[in-house]
Amino acid sequence: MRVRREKRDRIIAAGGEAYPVAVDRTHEIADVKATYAGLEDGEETQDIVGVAGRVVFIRNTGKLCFASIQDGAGERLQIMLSLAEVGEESLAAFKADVDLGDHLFAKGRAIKSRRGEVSVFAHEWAIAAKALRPLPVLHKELSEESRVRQRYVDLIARPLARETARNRAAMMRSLRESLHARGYMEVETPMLQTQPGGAAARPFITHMNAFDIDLYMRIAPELFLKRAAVGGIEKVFEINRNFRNEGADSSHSPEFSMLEAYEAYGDYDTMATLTRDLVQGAADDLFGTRVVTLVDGTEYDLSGDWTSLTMYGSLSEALGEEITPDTTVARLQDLCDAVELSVDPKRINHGKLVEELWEHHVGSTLSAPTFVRDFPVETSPLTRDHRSIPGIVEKWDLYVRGFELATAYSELVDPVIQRQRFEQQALMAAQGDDEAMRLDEDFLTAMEYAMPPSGGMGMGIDRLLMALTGLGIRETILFPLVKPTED
RNA sequence: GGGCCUCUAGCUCAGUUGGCAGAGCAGCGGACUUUUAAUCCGUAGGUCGUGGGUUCGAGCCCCACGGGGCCCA
Repeated sequence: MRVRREKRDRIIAAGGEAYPVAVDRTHEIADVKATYAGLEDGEETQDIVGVAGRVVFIRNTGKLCFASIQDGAGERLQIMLSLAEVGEESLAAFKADVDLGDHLFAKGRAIKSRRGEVSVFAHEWAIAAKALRPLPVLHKELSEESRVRQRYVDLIARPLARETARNRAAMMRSLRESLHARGYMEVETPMLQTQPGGAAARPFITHMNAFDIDLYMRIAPELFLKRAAVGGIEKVFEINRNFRNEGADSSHSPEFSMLEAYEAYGDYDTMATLTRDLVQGAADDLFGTRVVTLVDGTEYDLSGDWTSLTMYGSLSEALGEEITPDTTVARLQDLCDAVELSVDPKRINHGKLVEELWEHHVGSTLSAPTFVRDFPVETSPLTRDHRSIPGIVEKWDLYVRGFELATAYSELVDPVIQRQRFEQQALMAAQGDDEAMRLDEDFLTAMEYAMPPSGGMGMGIDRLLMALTGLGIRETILFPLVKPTED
């Protein structure tokens, strides 16, 4: 670091530039490699190319120097400098001033080295930007902590980091194009909300000075997208960040990206088809296959129609005992006790216990993509009652590789029932459930203008990339939140 | 919230029973006109996460705190 700082100062003191405003780059590395790949070993051309990239490799053999430069796509190209081509002074300056990690510009003839590598035989070179810090060792894995704390270094050093960033961009594009192709319109709704809603979660709180009021970072866009649906946007979606003031682990991040989509005159079955099409389309677009290979080398099959089971049915089967919406809280509590499943006493009700039991007995065993349908009403205050079965609601969760990837409802659009559901939530909040939903008067007003019957779906974007690649959530997010270190 | 593992040079890591702080790569000086993690000679580099404790003596043992990871709830 100190030595490199001195090099920078020396270059500038000598009238040179360590950070020139521009260099005469005429060719991309990939183009040069493709164009001259057909040369014989040792064959030279008179074609002059100007290339630039970060120095990732240097060999200094006296009167002939080699350097490999890497561009943003990770493509590498060899640069050669000889005493005969650049002269003694320039060669000495190259040896003295150029380090691993610097951005280097080189201009010269395109050739193939005697060992068969496409190279630029430079007659002119310049430092494009001097690096003051050394690169990590490029042929060893960076520690997980360094990867997330210094993603910029990770991107330079680790091909998988670059590939993940590209895959995420391709996935976002795939989702948007699939939705646009189906006639969906993308909107943006508030991230700063006067009251948080649309999910059961603790929010981040912030303060607006001008109005002197507290605002909440949104936990979900749902209530605003439904307002858009009331307004007549019949197929609407948003892809954006949600914030939840909860723990962080290998599948949870305090800020995460979510796709929500609503389709008028659809229901939860419509959304199941849409979701499967989006996920399979993303697999097609990223990898050209629906049987994806995960980072641990195993394969995961996303093809076909995916299995479907009901929450009460699958739980009954697993327990060998019929569980219905009429099963008492006392009986459910006994079943929880039997497997030492403890539930926060502030949140105990029929629906919560059924979901906990289901998660323990069935959810943890799921591996293949599975729709779990028909949930208890208590935990789903924004979902309409099942069209034929009393006591449950038309909601599914999609489990992929054992975690929850997406959820969808036949939306509750009756404003009277919706108000009753909010009132039940308020009772739960009064009992101490700090994740219970709060009554949103403006949202109810919108619903009173009538929202058409609709299906709605939410899918975790980071989790979709996890499902497609097998990475942890912090690898799928370019710059994940990390605790600051004490300095 | 609980348990387990981990933190040593710029990076990746060794460090034996508590007894002089180590290696590879990167760096610095030198040799080399076809190198691919070049090779060879020489050289420099440290608040062992932080703070306490035990001890003649602590990277190592004990306690607390902090960072990271994994598992469980």
